[in-house]
Amino acid sequence: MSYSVKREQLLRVAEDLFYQYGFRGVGLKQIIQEANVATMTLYNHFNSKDNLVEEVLRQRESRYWTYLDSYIESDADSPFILAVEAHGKWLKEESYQGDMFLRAIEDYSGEDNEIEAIARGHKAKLLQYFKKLAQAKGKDQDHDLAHQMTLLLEGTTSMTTLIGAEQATEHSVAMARILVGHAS
Amino acid sequence: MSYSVKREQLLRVAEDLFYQYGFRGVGLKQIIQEANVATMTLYNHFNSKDNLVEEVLRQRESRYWTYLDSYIESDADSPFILAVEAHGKWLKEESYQGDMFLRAIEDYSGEDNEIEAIARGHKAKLLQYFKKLAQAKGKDQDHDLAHQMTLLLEGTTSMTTLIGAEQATEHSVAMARILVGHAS
DNA sequence: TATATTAGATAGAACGGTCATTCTACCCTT
DNA sequence: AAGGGTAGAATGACCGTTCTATCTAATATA
Repeated sequence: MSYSVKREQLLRVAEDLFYQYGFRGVGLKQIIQEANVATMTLYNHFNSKDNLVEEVLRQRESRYWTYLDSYIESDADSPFILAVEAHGKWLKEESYQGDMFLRAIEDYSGEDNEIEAIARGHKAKLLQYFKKLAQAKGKDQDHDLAHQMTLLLEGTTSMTTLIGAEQATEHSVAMARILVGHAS
Repeated sequence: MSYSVKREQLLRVAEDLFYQYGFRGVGLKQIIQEANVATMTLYNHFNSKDNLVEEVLRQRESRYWTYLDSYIESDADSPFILAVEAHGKWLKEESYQGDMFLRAIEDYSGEDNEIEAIARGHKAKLLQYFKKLAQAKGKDQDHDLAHQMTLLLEGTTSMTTLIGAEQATEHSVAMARILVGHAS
């Protein structure tokens, strides 16, 4: 059986708990209990806790890109604004408290590990994504604009912890409009 | 003896380790060893690990404000740009990887605790600081501008993890100039 | 149809390690 | 002689991981 219900439950529960309490703040016991699964079932699907963290990050990254892509494709006129709005909607629905990838980079910094690599890879892809978008639009300083939009998204995520996703997104969308207007 | 060398050593070492490896990622044993101090000396100065975290945050906040204030007072013409620059210099010297206060909010969210209160208090003060600055300058949308600048600082801190403080600050200063210009 | 085999999944104990915290006993210095 | 600092052992809880033994259900054999 390549598809497993138990595995999906584990990933979903683990993502929720890791996001709320942090990777180091959640024990496998708690994950196992909330997922209604035996200890050995977890170890049957994942080699270790680190491996579970890796798969959670991969799953979340995949979900994030699906989310963003579905928004951008629908209109090609002002992709930057759409991206910022899409990110805001993602925050509203899935992120009330910080960024799981930045947190992974911080928590697992130091030793050479796959977890940090996955998280950094995601962030690099985000920047790359905006660079391509800027190039396609033929912006003069496409490089700078891509950095600006990335910084805007990161700032919005942080602000969500402080003032909520709705307010944070209102401000970042307004900022994006000004910056894009200024760059054209 | 109200002033204690050992206490200062503990706070300095704890701040460094907590920042690099996270609050949950550092054990008291490591702090004690690196600070060259006995276990009971730590417990003589701090009630618990949580209490040590609290004092570390208070110390870091105090240092941050000293840093920012010293920059802003020196010139009153464009305080927002100066603030962004000052924050960038702080990042370059003291923060290579994320924000200790946001991390505290995330790591200790849930239960009612002093740690989260201190961290949230610091962030609230930052926003308030920019609101006052905007009011003093008589900006039309002073409220929005304050939020924008706060978001900029948060974004710069996150970007520092990804591209370094120097690059991140270059971009945020450029963005600040555009936004301040647009608001006047 | 009836029995045997196989493979997963189960609950929970066991293991060795680390954690925060407390306790003990010793050593300076005055 | 006394008090504060020392090193490090003791404690009990929790961690990730492995082990054990039982249960279930589907498939293969007769």
